[in-house]
Amino acid sequence: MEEKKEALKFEVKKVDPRTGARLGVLHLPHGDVETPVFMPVGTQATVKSMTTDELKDMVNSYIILSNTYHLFLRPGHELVKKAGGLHKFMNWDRNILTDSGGFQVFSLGALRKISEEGVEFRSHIDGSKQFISPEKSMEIQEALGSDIMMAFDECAPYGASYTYVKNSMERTTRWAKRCKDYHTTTDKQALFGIVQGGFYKDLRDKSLEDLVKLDLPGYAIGGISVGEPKEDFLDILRYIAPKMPEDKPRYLMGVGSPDYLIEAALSGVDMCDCVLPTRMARNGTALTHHGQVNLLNAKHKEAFETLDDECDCYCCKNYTRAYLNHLFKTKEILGARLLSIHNLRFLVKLMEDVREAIKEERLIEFRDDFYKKYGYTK
RNA sequence: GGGUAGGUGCCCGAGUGGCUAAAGGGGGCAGACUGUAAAUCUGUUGGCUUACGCCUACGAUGGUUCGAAUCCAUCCCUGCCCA
Repeated sequence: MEEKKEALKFEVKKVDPRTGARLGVLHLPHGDVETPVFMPVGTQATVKSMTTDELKDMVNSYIILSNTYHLFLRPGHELVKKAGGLHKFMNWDRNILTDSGGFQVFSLGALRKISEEGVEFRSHIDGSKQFISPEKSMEIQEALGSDIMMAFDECAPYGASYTYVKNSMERTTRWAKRCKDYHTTTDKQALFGIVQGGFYKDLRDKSLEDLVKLDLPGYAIGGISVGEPKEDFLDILRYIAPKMPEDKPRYLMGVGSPDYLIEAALSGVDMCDCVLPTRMARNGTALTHHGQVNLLNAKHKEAFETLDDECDCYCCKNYTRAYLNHLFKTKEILGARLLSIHNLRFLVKLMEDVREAIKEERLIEFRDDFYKKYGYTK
């Protein structure tokens, strides 16, 4: 009998004996991705201000994120399908992971209503009523043709009560089952489940336990990095990540500050994504080996020096802090572009360094050195 | 020369007797940003002081008043119109 073809094959190349950090490769329809990996976010079929050539040549990215909810509203998933799919539409021939719209259930809090059937949104664009169910989310993501689809979930807010989070988590699990039942393109698109449960460990356990029964090709941790203190974040991360299936990719959703990325890798996470580098870039802040740098600060006015002396990016090789300060002061769009290139390259390179450190079994030392230079206290 | 509209904090501009150290923008200074309702949002912006508070301030000077950015007089300056 012929073996059933799957969209994703995950290969774990090494597990760090001291920490459980993993070195791996995601074999996907649009090429291999080495892990741990940081995925830039391109919500509306574009990583804001970046061309796809820049993502390849300057950032060295092999997988990016896009969003179901936003592309459903504009330009519409049917149109993207007509264009030949999301990859062709946006001229990106590497991998794409699409979020399910679940995060918008959280971020558009005041504009939505949740029921067992799905979520009714008031469009943030024109106020019109929209409805997304697990099945609808799958339909949209299949039309988009992403390589990895996320199950439709609810990302519960920080501080939600035990009862609220329990109900929400259980519904998310039922929704994941519905996503799997609807999902027909298993040879082209891999479906990941999302572990919820907020900051209640027993709920996290229950969520993971039930999702694993669905035997999905990958699992994500959702619902953290939603405004909680770092210690709460680390507490849940270190608790749940090591319990996730060892032979499948572990994806920590929405994490992107350098310390969180390193901690994620240390806990055995393989994939992360975040809007932080591109959003910060547009707002004038750079991530550097010596900490955050706000290019709008007056002290950079005459700083005719490179942004980050240890960075190999296009921006750092060609421009000064003084010039970047000028671009942001005058609100020139090139500033946002150059810092986006830098911040993305910084995080992608960080993960390249993390992989190297795992290979050489010195990730803890790498972290300590990085923290010291960056200025993190812990 | 005549007429007319004005002169407010770094800039523009509201205010026309007490609630005004003075609205609102802009600019300046700083902070935040974590599965993107974000090229966004927040704080701050006369001086001295930890603070209470004191001082200095609405073109200039003088006056009216318990009290003036606000009313009166004179002067200076600016825009516009007419000669």
